[in-house]
Amino acid sequence: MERGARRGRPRSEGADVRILDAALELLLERGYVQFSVDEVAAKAEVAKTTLYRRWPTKDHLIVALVARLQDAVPVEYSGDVRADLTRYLGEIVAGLDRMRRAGRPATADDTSAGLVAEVAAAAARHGDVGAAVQEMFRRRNALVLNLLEQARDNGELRAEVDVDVLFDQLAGALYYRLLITGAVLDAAYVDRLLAGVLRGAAR
Amino acid sequence: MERGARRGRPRSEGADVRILDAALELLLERGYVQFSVDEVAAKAEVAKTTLYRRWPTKDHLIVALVARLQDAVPVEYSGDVRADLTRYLGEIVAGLDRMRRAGRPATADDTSAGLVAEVAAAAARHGDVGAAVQEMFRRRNALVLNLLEQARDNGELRAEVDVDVLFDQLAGALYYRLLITGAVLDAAYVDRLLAGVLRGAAR
DNA sequence: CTCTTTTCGCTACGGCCGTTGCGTAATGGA
DNA sequence: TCCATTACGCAACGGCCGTAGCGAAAAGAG
Repeated sequence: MERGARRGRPRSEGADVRILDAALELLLERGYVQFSVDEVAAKAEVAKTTLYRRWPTKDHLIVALVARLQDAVPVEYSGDVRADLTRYLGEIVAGLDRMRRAGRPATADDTSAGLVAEVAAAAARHGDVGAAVQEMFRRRNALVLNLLEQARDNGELRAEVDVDVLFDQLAGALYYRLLITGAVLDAAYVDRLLAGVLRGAAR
Repeated sequence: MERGARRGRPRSEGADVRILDAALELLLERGYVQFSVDEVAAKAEVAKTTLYRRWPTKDHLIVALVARLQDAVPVEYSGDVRADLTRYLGEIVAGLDRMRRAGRPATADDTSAGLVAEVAAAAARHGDVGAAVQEMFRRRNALVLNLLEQARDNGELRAEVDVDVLFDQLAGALYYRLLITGAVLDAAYVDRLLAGVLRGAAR
């Protein structure tokens, strides 16, 4: 990694931050649908070519923005998995709700489901974006996978539990409802979900 | 519902079928990304305005196409939930794989994940499309929900099982992997998933 | 047959995405 | 100092989505 020893004119760091700031502001105030690259460039006072040199696609820019907003959700094993997961899933749901309220323009119906779906579509459209999205979710959820393993080792969960599958059940149910069913996501549903997942369906 | 008693020039039914045929052919051979409304109209030998009078948006047209391809997955309770669900989820996975191979143009990486994600995004963008997508999945999955209830009444599943949540766990895990994780979806994963869901995680 | 209504094809347009070409600015190297 | 390299701003373009205006065609109503 050679740093600061490149050949030609260096990239303007100011341009990066101005673009990202303008883009974030526009995304929050107008939602994804009304988000226009031309407008971002104008607002950042930057030529469109300068923007496209950094993010080769509107999708790349959007995903970069969303990735910036993602923090690893802080969770730590307390000895009570159910309580920990309730808090964790509750924060996910609250985060989606926050995105929804922020991303809603006055007129349109652009919701958090919209933004998440656009990110998923962008991930499918471009291989590198897909890799970035996977990495983003991996980071975001790493601590919880760790927590699940601790709970298993601690005897709160069965020894044979497949933690990856377990996590898929939890996150999958939430996103399935969000993206496809369009059903309500609230604390009550989180409780129902955890009850079902922990108890198991059989017999 | 007055039928055939409307005032002006009737809509050409031939136009409908020619548009849908052309659109389907183009979707299958090029994938979603390269799908162009202008091209559909040209191929169907129809003016663009004629197309837009029927489907006010590219999203509407695409979802109408996908909905046409969906059949209710046939399942019937055999007395062995695990076997029935294995077959059902296996068919879902196979269907997604079929879509992937069909929708792949020579160059791009357009997969079934892409088509599903675009449908989800379209559902979020337009309220009516969202309603149609929900209805599509409801029809598609109605039989399985019925099956789950039968299995519960038959004593194979716990009496307190929340079948809606149970279904969310199953379908959600698959779509979460498909859309976000980008992980492999195959029969082995279906087995792992069913094991986890039926057995339960706790203790 | 004439009038009204709705659809049709055609053309043109505005907005957006992403690309290209060109002259200019900023940096390191010889 | 002069050169090669890379970034910048600007302008223009092609492709696509969705819309608007227009005259013509196809039906029912009087």
